[in-house]
Amino acid sequence: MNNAWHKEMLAEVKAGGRISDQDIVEKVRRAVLMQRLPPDTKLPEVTLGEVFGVSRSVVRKALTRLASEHVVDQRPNQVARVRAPSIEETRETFEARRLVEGEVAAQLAGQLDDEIMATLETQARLETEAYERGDEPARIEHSLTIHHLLAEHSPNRVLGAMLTDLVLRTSIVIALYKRPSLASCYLENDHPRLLDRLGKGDGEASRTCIHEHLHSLEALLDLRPRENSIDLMSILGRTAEQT
Amino acid sequence: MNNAWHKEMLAEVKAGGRISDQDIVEKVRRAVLMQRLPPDTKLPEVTLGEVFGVSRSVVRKALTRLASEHVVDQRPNQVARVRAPSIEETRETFEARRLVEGEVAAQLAGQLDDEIMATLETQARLETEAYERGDEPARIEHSLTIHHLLAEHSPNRVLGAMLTDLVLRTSIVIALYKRPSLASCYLENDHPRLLDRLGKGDGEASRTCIHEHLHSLEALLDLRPRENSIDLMSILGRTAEQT
DNA sequence: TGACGGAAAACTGTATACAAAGTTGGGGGC
DNA sequence: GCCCCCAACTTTGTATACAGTTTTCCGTCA
Repeated sequence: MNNAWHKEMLAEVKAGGRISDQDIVEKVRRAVLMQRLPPDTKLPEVTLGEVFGVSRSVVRKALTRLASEHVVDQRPNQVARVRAPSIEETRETFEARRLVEGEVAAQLAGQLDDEIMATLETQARLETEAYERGDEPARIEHSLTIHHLLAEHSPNRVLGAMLTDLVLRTSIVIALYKRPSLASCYLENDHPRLLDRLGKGDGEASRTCIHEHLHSLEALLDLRPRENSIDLMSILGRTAEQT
Repeated sequence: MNNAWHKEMLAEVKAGGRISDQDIVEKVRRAVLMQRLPPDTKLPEVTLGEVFGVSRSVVRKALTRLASEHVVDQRPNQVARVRAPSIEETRETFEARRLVEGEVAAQLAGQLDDEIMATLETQARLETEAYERGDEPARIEHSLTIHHLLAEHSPNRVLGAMLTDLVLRTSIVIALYKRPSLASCYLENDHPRLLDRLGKGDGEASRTCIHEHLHSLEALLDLRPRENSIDLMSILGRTAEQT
């Protein structure tokens, strides 16, 4: 699994009280998001049970939920693993999110009350500050909060729930495919500009803004096809021929 | 639960072989879709277990999955019930489906190979025939097949999966809110027209066609606010004051 | 008669035991 | 030296027991 995370969780559980399946879902999801649990990490039921101090029953329920959230891969008779979405799926997830979040933003434009707008602006400011002091985890946290707030306040709850799922999934693939040379996926001004257009009540401008934001984000990733296990196979095959 | 369905399932299980959690998911989902299990029907774990000849462990997993599909409502310490989406949620589901299926159709236009187009046209013809002979279950079956085929062949698998979910959810609410006076929610020509536009490769016309189709469908429902338990509460409250 | 209270029944939550399937590593054959 | 096969080990699948919660129903009291 991941030994550091392992220990950290153990300590946290000892300190806190009882743990429910939903707690496990949230802790694992967060660990995946924060790259504490990299893709393909095995998540055996007994191990997780020991970490959280519960039996397999609870862990199993949590894993089933995580699988339906696309965070974990659960195959019959095999250990659950942290899911590693393909490059193909990454592109498709971004496209789906552009469609859904664009629509949500368009509907939300001019409909957000002052209190929520203020919260959004605070988060945008905190994101910038976190970026400037190089605190990437905090930056991600604030960036996610902005998008989650949009999803949460969508007048259409069905679309809102879909957006929440898509935000999670894009976050995972960003962590996975971020160009290693980049310290951060921060896009200066994108969030403030979006908030400005939302505040002015311009639905179509807000939609466009979301589209551009997500295209820019996607462009920060390295989505070139790469040597995967299949390619490795063929290479090994050729080496064998050369011998 | 539902006694007729109950017995039918018992017979089916005795005839067939082993039953997995996924089988239960499919059978319950289908029963809900076909209105064999009306909204709010209680689904106790032991009863389902007896019906399908498995223990609660398997049933619990199935119920968790059904809950994540929005077919069933699972609250802590309470029996699972067939979900009854509100009128509000019904409208939102239709809106979400228009957005997603419109996009899928636009992407699919001109991209479907002859074999799939032929299958789609067969289903459309079978739907009409089923309608003409008054076989509503068969009509629904063929109609659903058309939309599921679109979802399945969407070049964007993420959008496709979202569409599959939305088709299921709209089917459930159609069953729930269909005007009782209507024998069927059949819309003559809608499906053939869509297939024609898909075949011609006109993406935007296909999207429009989907939008119109779903608006027409929604219009066949009775989504007027009704006396529900909350209204009943307030009435009882006022009666109490009057006394 | 109707409302309240409490015991019994029904049901879910969790842990655990056993069965079945998958994984791994070592020894023998080529 | 390499591959294959088999046995031990690991891990998941399913059933079941018991604890805790909710619901139901009946008897009592105003």
